[in-house]
Amino acid sequence: MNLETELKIAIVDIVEYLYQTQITQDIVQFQKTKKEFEGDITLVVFPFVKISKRSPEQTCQEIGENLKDKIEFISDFNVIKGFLNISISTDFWLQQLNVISKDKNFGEKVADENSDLMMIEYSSPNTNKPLHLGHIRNNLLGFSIAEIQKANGWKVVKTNIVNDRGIHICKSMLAWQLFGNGETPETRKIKGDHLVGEYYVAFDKAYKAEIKSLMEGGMSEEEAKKEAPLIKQAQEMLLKWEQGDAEIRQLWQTMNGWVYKGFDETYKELGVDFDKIYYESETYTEGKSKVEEGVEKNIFYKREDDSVWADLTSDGLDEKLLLRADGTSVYMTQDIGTAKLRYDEYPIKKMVYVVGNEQNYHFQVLSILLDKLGFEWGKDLVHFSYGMVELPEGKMKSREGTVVDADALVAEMIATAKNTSEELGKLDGISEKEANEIVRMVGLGALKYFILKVDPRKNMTFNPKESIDFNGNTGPFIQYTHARICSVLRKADEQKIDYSNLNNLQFEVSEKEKYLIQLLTEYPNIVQQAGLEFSPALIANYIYELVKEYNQFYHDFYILREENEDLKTFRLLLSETIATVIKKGMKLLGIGVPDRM
RNA sequence: GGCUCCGUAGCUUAACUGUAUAGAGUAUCUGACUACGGAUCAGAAGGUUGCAGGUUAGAAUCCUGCCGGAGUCACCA
Repeated sequence: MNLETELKIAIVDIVEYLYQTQITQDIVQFQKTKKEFEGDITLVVFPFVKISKRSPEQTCQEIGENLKDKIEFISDFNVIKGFLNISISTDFWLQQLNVISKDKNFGEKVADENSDLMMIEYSSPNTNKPLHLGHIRNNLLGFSIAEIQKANGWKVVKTNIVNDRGIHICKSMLAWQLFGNGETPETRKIKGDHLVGEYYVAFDKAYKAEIKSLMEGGMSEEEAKKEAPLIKQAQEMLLKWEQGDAEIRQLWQTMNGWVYKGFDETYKELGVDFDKIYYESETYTEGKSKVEEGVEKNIFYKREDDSVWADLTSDGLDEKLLLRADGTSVYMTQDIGTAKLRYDEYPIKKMVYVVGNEQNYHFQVLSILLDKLGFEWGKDLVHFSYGMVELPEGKMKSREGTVVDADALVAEMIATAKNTSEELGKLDGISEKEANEIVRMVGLGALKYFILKVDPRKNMTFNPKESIDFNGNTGPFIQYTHARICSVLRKADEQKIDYSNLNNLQFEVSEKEKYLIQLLTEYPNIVQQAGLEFSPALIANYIYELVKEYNQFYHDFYILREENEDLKTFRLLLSETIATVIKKGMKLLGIGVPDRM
């Protein structure tokens, strides 16, 4: 039983005894005692004032006295206004530290056969251009959420739905046919996704030129966009693709193959992976049949031109297109199909879509449609929505070339980490191979931590120049602290100091150290809370707090020079446990922590 | 225009289901290196939490109305 639960039960008893009123545990509220006050945990007594019919101070005093009598590990208490600050005995904290240090699964639940399954969809790229900064946020969030859910005892299936078909890839294909001269990633010596991306841009450029000349010929912009020969050709190509035209299919497979190879490299760099990949080309027909089924059941309706619509006005939304007049499917149709396939394949208890907040409306609609179609899980799907990543100059726009390419960014982060390390001479005497690994961890750690520490819902500003900061609330600062602890522990091992157990208690534990242990005991709560909230930011900020506190402590004491052997042992054990929790927490963020750096 | 989300020190941001003097980092200024790893630490300064009301013993947090920003309301995905 943890500290709070034990206190809660006792407090309910005391309040009921003192004031002869039945109460529930919900109104017993704790918070961590603020640093400027003495104590470890604070009870907010305002909720009891009405019951006690006494002043807040008096109520505090009465509860405090009874609590101290009743519970052994309470060493003292003090009252400030309506806050009862409770001090917990040193013995209690030492016991906690002993328990934590021995629990290999501390803070983590392990899934077994009976655990429920959660499917998390993330990444979901189009195959017409390389991944950019926005995808990085998506991938990091998706991966981290999956890790956090695993630590909360879920069976997790990470999935990726690749938008490998549609007008967008036809545009790239067409441009390659027209201007490509048979180029391949090998002949150009660039990644396949970048090559295909170039053709997508080339199409856009040529298309724009056509529109311009049509408009000069007197056509309206709207009309010109529809009538431009290039877009007509692309649409024709899509139709041919859907009809299974052999030549088009062949080209499509080749070019998508290039892209997948490129994506795989990027995913590997970022350290994210998937358990199951779906391709829209394989799932979109499934959606069609489901929509037609809906028409038969009169859930959807057909217009004169044969297009299929859902009327959601009764839900306060608009009418939504599901099948075009030519029978081709749209985004929504595909998501319906994919959902069906997934639930046929896995016993999904919870479905999570990690998708940007520009699609909030889409998922609101999807949820309603799935519900109408009779999928019982439709209503409960979770859209993990996150904000856009902006640059200091403003929004990223592919046309203006202000998109930050994922591969280039990762490379830049690693290069900067390397430069900094070399300047400081940190990696002297380490093999080149190990040095490269460390530099990778640091560069990626900086990027990942920077993105994950921000509340996902918020739009964030990413400054490529300032992002690589090795001070303050950053990944490298945390990694550095971990490396330093490891260094101390290595030295302790060299001196053959055994710090695995705390036996005699012939020393004084400082307030700071008690606070550190208290922070450690909170780790499981943080993991659980992050699971409920789906927020890696919670974990990130917790680790930073732990690291910051430890650094202050570290600065004040020279552990290995400590003359009191018991105290030395204690501090080593505390350091080791903190290092372990840092490592665990960073793992939930998908960030590696080196033993030296 | 309708709906959704956001607005916190110069900048980047925290505050769990309301609760003590709204925490950090960064930039600025001051101080600490015979250093278990200084990529560190201590201190100063920096806030009308967009504005105005309301609910409450108590509001950055909940409600209402404004202001500002973003997104969406596509036969794009």
